[in-house]
Amino acid sequence: MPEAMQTRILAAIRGIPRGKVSTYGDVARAAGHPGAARRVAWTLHRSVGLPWHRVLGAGGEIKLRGDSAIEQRLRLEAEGVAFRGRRVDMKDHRFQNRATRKPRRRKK
DNA sequence: GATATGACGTCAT
DNA sequence: CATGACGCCATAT
Repeated sequence: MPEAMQTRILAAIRGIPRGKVSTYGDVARAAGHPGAARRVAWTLHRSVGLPWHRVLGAGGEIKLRGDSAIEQRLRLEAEGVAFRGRRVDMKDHRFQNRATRKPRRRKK
């Protein structure tokens, strides 16, 4: 049911705290839909009133073009997010919780 | 139902 | 690091 999916994706996006960032893929996983990164991007484009600037592509790279990309970067820097070249320093600003954590297989 | 599109991701080269 | 191919999801026509 796409409805619930949409709701959970929105919730995941709204859950990103100020000064932190996430990625399309992580948001999708947090919503319980790994692989639906594209769906997340679509949602962000459609819906309004969301912290869209806190969502980046894998590796902390801005996937927008032109002015939008500039604006996103400025907004993030205004929140204290540090950039390393054209990417965000995910090591310090990546918002992750149990759900977004990548399942590492322990021992063998 | 087939095809195209989008603020994607991962892997191979 | 740059490209290309393929996979993935939901919509739009």
